[in-house]
Amino acid sequence: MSKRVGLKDIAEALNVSITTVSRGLNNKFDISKETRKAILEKADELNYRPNAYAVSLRKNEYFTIGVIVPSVDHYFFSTVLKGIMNKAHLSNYLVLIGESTHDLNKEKEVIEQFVSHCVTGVIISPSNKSSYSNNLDILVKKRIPYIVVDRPVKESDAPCVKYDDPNGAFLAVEHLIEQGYRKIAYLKSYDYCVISNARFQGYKDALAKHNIPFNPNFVKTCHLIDQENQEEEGFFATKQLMLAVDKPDAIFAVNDDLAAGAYRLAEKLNLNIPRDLGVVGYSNSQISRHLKPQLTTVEQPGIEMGELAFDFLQQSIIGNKSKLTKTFDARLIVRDSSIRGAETKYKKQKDNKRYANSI
Amino acid sequence: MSKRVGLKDIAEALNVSITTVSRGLNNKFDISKETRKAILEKADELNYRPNAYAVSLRKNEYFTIGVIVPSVDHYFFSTVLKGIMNKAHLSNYLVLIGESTHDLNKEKEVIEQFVSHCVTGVIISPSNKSSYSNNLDILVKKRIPYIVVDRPVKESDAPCVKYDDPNGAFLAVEHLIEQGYRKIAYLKSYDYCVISNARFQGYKDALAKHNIPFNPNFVKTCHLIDQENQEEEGFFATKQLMLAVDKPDAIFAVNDDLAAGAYRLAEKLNLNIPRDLGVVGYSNSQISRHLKPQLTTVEQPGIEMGELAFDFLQQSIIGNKSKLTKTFDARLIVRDSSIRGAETKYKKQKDNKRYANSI
DNA sequence: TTGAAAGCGTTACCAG
DNA sequence: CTGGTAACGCTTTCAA
Repeated sequence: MSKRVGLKDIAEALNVSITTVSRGLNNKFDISKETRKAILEKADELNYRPNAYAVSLRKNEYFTIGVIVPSVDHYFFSTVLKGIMNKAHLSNYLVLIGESTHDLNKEKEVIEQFVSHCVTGVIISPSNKSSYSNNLDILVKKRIPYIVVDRPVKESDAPCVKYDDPNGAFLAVEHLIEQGYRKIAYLKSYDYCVISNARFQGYKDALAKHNIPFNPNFVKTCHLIDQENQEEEGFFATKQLMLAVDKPDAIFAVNDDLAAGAYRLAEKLNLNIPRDLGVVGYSNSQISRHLKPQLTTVEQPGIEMGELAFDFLQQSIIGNKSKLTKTFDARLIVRDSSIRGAETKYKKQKDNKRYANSI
Repeated sequence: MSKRVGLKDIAEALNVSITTVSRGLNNKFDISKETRKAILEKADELNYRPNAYAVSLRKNEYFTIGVIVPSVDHYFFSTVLKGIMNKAHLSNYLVLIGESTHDLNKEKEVIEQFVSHCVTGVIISPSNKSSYSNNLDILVKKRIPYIVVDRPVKESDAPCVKYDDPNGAFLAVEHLIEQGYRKIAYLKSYDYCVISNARFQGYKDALAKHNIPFNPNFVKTCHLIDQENQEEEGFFATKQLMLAVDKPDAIFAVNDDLAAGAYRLAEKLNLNIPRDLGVVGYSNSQISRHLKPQLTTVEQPGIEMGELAFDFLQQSIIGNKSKLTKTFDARLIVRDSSIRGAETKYKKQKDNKRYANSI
């Protein structure tokens, strides 16, 4: 294995000092045209690349940021990451990526690794369970700037790029109510899931505003282990709901994949969406446009959120002390899965006695 | 900004030498229980974290790998990245991520940054255009191990985790032929796209095997700029095809998103899939299962490919000289969009004179 | 215009 | 068991 070529190698080849080589490479003024040219040529010939570790160590300047997401192949997070990459590349930052997989210990490990690697800042979309952890304190103690994306953490006033989750849910549920649905079920995630709870709040608020009593039987917990199982979880949760005596007439799911499960169940039971069952998802993921009927869902502008998170981080790095917090306004994307009146378009059966009177 | 705490700070606080502190922290044997304990406690108290830059520089051991993909929010690549993350975390490697966005210059920049950052190895899914570049030579010259994922690069014999793309296309097209389709169109990407060309080859091979003359009018180039525009491109390409005098009776698309565009066009023209138009996509992305009818597609096991790529990289890093190359067997996932006979299930109209006789 | 030397935070070697 | 010293590759300061 050939050793890395360093300043020394160039210096020796040219019979000049290391200092001179460094100067030549860094475009300093106090150097003659010829030596500079010779140095540049030799560096090129030897395929010299500066050792960023040595440079950073010496200059005490580090140009790496760390990004932590629960899962890189999750649609929304991959989108946030994309936004971060866009900006990071422009600013010449390198991006270290870590997955927490919703595991607090792993999240902690990653943070510690990042700290060791002298990241200039961190952008983190905390694990679902993070509100019960102090993982971020590590960064606080080290005075490493960080921006939280998507998930509010405790009552913390950390710089944060959020989405108005409760309101997103509120808009979704109110929309269902306006469409005439009255028995709206909520497909949630684990109890400790901050996101799920925030949306639950919006769900309840919308019911309350319209004087619809909250029915705990209409709330089902889904076990969101990985990307693959979500649809199935949605399927089974909806199944339980629809086989009960008191059935809901609409489903509000904490994400689109769960909603897709509801579609599958509806198909199986010959329920027409949106006539027999209104469905609204969350995230505006790729599949939402491709489901039939197209799924009404809450938009989450991941790329923009990622880009803003990076901007905030940069602000924080350069010492901007103002409150770096932004909450993106919730926006409901109304499509056909929740529009009563759109039903005929997708009707497969003339009628279905069992569910026809569900309003 | 408080300075980073280092060995020196601990040493001073405890009135021992830096050497001793280093020993204590690193679990060396030649140190007394008490000093060790004191050191550990003080380190904890001061919130000490080793500076990985200094450690690496000194030990000349680097524990970072670089990953380069065209786009992090592209379904397949995010999935490859996931596989890499799985393994990297287990091996305690840090992962630097870079996007080429199919831009050779950007790809080169990223590679150079990675080299500067002393990555131990690189996993790269080259840009579409990479077969015309020498970007990988940078790594070769630096003797940095790398693994190419997904896209074969030139005639290069670089370690590689591939997918049998031509055969995937071959299976797809042969399947269509077996289902009775004869006028099969191909929705391709740019001419320089290695992937698109590999699939094109499989397409032509399948036609040849079954003595179906190749019709260049059935080949449409789509401009795949970003995630968003793909469906639209597929829509317009299919539109051109279906408005021509000599219409195809099936579409084989280079990816699922393009295929989704074909669905939209079919819906608009009231074409029944699969009866009037068979459709096969590529990638088995999330949407493929959710399209109606479900889309027949070619599987691409991104996670497994990513995991294997990391394993290969590790082999390469420890100096394993054997040929680290694996081509995943192509597998066609047959669903309803290409099964003649399944059509009634999704039929919306009794008949459609214009296209009914398209077989 | 050039070079010698110090030092970034750490570990390895050798001496005590 | 402990500590001094050199070195990793580079930049910076100071002196020539």
